Formats: sequence, C-alpha cells, structure tokens
Amino acid sequence: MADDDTSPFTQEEIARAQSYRVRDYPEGTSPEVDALVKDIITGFADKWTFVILDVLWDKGTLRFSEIWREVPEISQKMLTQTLRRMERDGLVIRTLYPSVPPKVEYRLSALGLSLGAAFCNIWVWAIENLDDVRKARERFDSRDA
Amino acid sequence: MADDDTSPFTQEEIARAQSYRVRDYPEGTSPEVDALVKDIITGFADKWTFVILDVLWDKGTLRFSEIWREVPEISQKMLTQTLRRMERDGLVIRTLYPSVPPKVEYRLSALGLSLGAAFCNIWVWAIENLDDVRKARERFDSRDA
DNA sequence: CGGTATCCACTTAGATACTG
DNA sequence: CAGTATCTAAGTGGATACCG
Repeated sequence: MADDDTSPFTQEEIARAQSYRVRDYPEGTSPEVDALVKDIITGFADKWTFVILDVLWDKGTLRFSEIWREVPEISQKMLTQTLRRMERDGLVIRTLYPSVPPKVEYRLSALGLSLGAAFCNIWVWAIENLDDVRKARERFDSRDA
Repeated sequence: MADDDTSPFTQEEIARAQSYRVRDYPEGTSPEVDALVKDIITGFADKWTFVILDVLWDKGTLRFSEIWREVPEISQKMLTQTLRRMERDGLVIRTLYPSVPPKVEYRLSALGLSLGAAFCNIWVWAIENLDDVRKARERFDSRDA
C-alpha cells in the first residue's frame, strides 16, 4: 500500500500492523520474479505443509510414524506426499537408515528452518487476533439472521 | 524446536532463520487455543486469499472489477467467494454505493493490514530463497534421471 | 457493475490393500 | 516401518446464463 496520506488507517493501526513485519520488500522486483515468487508462495500455502512445518519446528527430528502421531488427522498418502514435496523444495532433509524394518527420519533443513521462522509471525498473528476474527464472524453471520 | 545443543544447525543458520521472525510464541498456549489457531491459519492458507491480500496491500482501495483486472486468472466465482470469506473474517471492508450501476469498493481492515504485514515476511523469504528452492528442485529431480 | 445460480469436468484426498 | 498402488467419494473451481 502506498504510504501517502490517503491511507484509511490511523498511525496506531499502522504501527500495530508493522509489528508483525521484519523487513521491507526489496526494491525493483521484476514481473518475472514476481510470478515465480507467487508460485512458491501459493505452492507452500497448503494446509498440511503448514502443519508439518510447525511440528518439525517444535520437535526437531522425527520418524515418519512420529510425525503421523503428532498429526493423526492426516492420511498416510497425504503425509508421504507432503513430505516428498517439502523434501523436493529443500525444506526438509530425509534420512533413510537401511535397516529392517526401515527407519526414516525427517528434519528441517536450514531453508525449512528459516521458512518456519517466517511463518512464526503468522502463528503469532493468529493467536493475538483470534478473538477479533471470531467476533467478526459472529457479526457477519448475525447480519441476516 | 528445542533450544538445546542437540540442534542440527549452526549458530549462523539459526541467526539467519531468526531474521525472518519478529516475536516469540506466547507462553503456555492451551491445546484448545492451539486447535483454533491452526484452524484460522489453515483457513487462510489459501492461494487466492494470499494473492488478494497482496493486491489490496499494494493498491489500497479497489473496486471489484479492478481487483479482477489485477488478478485475471481468477474466476468471478472464486473472487466473489474469497472476498466474501475475507469480509466475514474481518480482513476486508466492503463498501456498497447504492447507485445504478452499483459500485462496490474493497479495502483491507486494520486486521487485514496486520495479517498482510505478517505475510510480508513470507514474501521476503520467497524472494530471498527463490534460487535455493529452484536448485533443490533440480537436484531432487535429477536424482533418478 | 457486481453479483447469484446451475451445471459439469476435473482434481483431490480418504480408505483399502499390498510390499520391500 | 514406511511406503506404493488403486479405487472411489467428495470437493473445487471453471463456464455459462441470468438478475437487481
């Protein structure tokens, strides 16, 4: 949003909003980079990626079954799929111990760790604004009661 | 992740990751709050919400058709749906001018603005780590060539 | 202009069965 | 244990037509 005085927000609101933000956008991003970035973001804007990132952030290194225990609502298929995609994107490191039965461990890479840190702000936002969202929903839903 | 010395990351990697993060989690979140927060997050972890949040952040106040012009790939149905949900969640403010033909303007609420600020970090992360992700993908894809 | 309603193609994800 | 393969139910989103 432009930082001129057409802003519909008070200084206080803006300051509060900015408290969730660390850095400014880099200058002069090309439309091409823009598109790629949007691609990456929308690719990661996935329910399970979010949850698994959170779990690995909290617990460190986990086996496949241990992750599953932390997130029982996920199906085995989706867990495998999500982990595979995160591995492909360089977010998690998969270590296979060739024993019988096999043992596979997952942990965040440095890249995944940094993405987790970025997501932290969203998490904090959600906690701090949970009530406002709830109230907004109630207000909206009771408008046509 | 636990901050003990079992961490698989170097101090530098951790410092770098933390540069995307503003605040720590609040202490002692209950499992109940946890679930609600996860709900909100996964509810917002949606492709179009992300894009529209970005557009309104950049442009300020826009009419329905103006948003659509900024995001031509979206269908009218999804645009309406997404905007409606964002309005319900208190993220955007919808102003209807009862003229003929009707004119409807959308802008971020203070709540939406603060969520946008939080998402800013993800955006910055994507820009700065675009290349690493691309390389990781190439490496992964060429492993079984 | 800014929607809503309907229909339909396609994707997605859960359940189940099987395997190295 | 940690997957893969297959089938199917449900959900999602696009196209189209129409409306205040």
